[in-house]
Amino acid sequence: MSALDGLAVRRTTTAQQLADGLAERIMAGAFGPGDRLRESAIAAELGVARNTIREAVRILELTGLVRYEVNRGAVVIAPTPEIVEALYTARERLETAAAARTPRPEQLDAITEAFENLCAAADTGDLGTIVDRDLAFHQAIVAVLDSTRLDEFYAAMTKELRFYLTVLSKSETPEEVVAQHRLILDAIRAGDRDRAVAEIRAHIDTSVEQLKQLLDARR
Amino acid sequence: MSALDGLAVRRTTTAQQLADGLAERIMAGAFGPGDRLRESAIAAELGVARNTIREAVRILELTGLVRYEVNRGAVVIAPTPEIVEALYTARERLETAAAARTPRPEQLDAITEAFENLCAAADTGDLGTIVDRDLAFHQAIVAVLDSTRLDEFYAAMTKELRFYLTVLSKSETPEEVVAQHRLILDAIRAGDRDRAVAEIRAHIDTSVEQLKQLLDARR
DNA sequence: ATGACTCGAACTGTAGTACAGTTCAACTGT
DNA sequence: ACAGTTGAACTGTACTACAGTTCGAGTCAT
Repeated sequence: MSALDGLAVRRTTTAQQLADGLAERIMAGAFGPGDRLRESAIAAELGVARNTIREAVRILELTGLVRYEVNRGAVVIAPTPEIVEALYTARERLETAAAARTPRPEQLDAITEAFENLCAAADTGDLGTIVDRDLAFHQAIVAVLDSTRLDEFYAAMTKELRFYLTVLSKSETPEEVVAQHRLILDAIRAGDRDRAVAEIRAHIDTSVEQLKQLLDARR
Repeated sequence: MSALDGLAVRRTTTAQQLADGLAERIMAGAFGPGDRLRESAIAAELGVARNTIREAVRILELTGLVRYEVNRGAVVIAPTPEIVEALYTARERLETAAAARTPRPEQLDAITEAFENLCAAADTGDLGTIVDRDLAFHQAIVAVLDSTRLDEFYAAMTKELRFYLTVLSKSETPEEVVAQHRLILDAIRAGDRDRAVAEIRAHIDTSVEQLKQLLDARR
């Protein structure tokens, strides 16, 4: 910690700030999946020029929360069974690959800590926090792969998934969540990589199944 | 194949076309790593408005060929030892994870075909094509993971790597390339997953080592 | 010469206006 | 009920303008 810590000039552009703000709003549910982001309306409301909004939305596109359709502009992503399945397949591949490795001590600690955080959240019962901690636990597992690029890729998927979970208001009892993750953690801590892989696979299978049911129910 | 195949109206925007064109130019070496993409100059040269160029460049950012720096605009990515290493680490994780699986027959065929294409290119001696076929071979391996999202992620990394290889004009003898890949293919075809993983690891190790030397030599 | 400093040209970031082409829902006529 | 028409809203693109930033060239002191 230096004496100049936290001192930083405004090293960001208006468009970047708008992108951050919009991402927040979308995650908070201000825009639902499939909604269009109307440029003039947003520009007027926020008091910025339309081209600045356009840039902000292009930046948003980087994070994957919206995609562009020709002549329809930016549209908030919407979960379909195919998309959810593809997302979970990629998660499964990365997490099992990670579980097949031997974590370094500090990685094991990080995973354990993530689990404890999850337990604490489960005690409070705050669903949003539980989901966040849940996802953070899995991110800690992927970190065992020791690849920043894969960490980033996984984080981007997590952001997308977080949004889907919010809009689908997926809910399971905190006890279930903790129980499932404890199985994974135990297997990892025991150094039983085959079991860890199997537990992760099972966990992801049940999750994707639940989500698909929720998706069907919506239609 | 329907009777309407290939019939499609211009389902794209000017900005998208510009992004594609710029990507091509960059890959062809019109802009070197670290070069800035000056908006006014490009806009004037191509006869489009500056904001359209800005959009095109934002789209380009999606593919990872350029990144933005505040008040300096778009800058073509430049390989550093850290970046190259991170890239190859991610490749290693994905490819070994794929090699640890049992490929389906058609996947095995695809890999074999990719190898044959590589051999054919090696015979002609065209370095650019060899690199392309080399990368396609590895993409075919990753396809064994059966995850479209990971396929896409890997493809994006490949594009980035292709650019680095071009600007660094990496060269090894075609015989070497074919020999190394034959080892990998043989291990996969033999169903010896441990050996396949080991061969891939070795192949990537030597590649990254060569690249690092090239990078040092540049400085 | 060397290094610190100043200045200005070039460029980015943002605002604002304009308009042709597209989308989509409401309206119309059958 | 249904095909066709119309118009409002919106996107894609162009153009202009200007404040703030960057960076190299020139200047000055050492």
